[in-house]
Amino acid sequence: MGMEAPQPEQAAGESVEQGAAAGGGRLKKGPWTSDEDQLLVAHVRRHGEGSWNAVRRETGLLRCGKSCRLRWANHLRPNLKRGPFSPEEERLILRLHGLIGNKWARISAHLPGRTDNEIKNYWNTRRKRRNRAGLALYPPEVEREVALVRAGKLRPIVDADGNASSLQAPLLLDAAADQFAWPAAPPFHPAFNNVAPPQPFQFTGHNPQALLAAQAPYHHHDEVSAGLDYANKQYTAALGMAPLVPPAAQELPSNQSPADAGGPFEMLVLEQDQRLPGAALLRVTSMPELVYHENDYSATWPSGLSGGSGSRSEGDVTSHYGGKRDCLFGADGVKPAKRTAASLVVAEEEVSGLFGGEELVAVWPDKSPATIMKDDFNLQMEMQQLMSPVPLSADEHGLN
DNA sequence: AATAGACACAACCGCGAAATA
DNA sequence: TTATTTCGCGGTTGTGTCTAT
Repeated sequence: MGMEAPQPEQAAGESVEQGAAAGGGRLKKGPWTSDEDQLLVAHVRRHGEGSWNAVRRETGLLRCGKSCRLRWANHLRPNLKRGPFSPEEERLILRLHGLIGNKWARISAHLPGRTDNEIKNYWNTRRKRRNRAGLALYPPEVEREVALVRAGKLRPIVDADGNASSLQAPLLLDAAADQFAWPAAPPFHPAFNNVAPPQPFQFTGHNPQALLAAQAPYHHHDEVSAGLDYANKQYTAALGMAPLVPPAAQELPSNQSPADAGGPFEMLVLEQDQRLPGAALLRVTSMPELVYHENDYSATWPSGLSGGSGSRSEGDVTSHYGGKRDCLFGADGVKPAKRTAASLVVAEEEVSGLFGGEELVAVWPDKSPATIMKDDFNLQMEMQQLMSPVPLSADEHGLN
């Protein structure tokens, strides 16, 4: 915390200069004192927000209107949320910034209690850090989302209603909208280009899990991916709903490990009641270790996990630590630590470690459990990302 | 222990849009 | 309609703290 302590009268860094406004008084600059804050708060209580230039006239506060407005907006107004951004907030910032750029006020409108200045500072710090580390600014799923929006495949609804929406509300993509159309061959994933919709396929129910069950058996990882994807497409198209919506992410300070309380990737873990009736789609006992690489990300798997081609050698685990990492979303979930370039590597590895040492198993009817491949994981992530804006009702969550 | 660099945060500045006289 | 004022946004800078060397 840099300048939080209220200073006595003429604190270091303060200055007084001739005011240009009417009255000709000397205007103070620099950090605000607690006395000044009290004057400003009292004024706003009496007159409400606005008329910032009147503050000086009516209170004698030697601050220009601009400075008063800023002080109120960023520090004094009620309901300001303090502390580091939660992983959900960070994720939201990335998504919003990916779509609308440096529109801090608009972005902050979607994060209750957060100021544009706060978000701007967060982004600039992140940008510098990642530039220095040679990392991309966005995680791949955000890049993909943005690409889909720009390609007209998804409809952004940012600011569509002009109101700040909560983290739980639909934010960027309106999957239920008429404009929502799944691309026949979504970009960035070769699996979509090669796999025809499974046949025969009949959409008869309103339960996405039943749809998914209808796609089984698909045990090759690409086929699994395609099956999952196709089922979700059908479900979305037919019902305008989103299957397999993740459980609500638990908000926690960004300096806490998502592994502790559920972080950005926690959404990929299917709850017990989300499993396929009679045929579990995924039995996720834990998360794979996840590391992004440029335009790709790979998962490494605990040694000894059966599943043929899904198994990964220990070399994967070791090599990715030394390799170039890109779009490591979670890295910013370990925020407030102040790190040098050297410790940044440690920070990135913290995130990799969040998912380590656990297993991910796909279970299909009449099939032996098998590890899910990274592409499946990839697709699951993409699907969840694309579906996540549409929350399920409680009934829909029941799935049975 | 001293120092440099990174970081977080607060605040200022310039500009343009909106509101008002 | 025009000039002036007010307001808000985004960019930038300044400063204290922390960490690694």
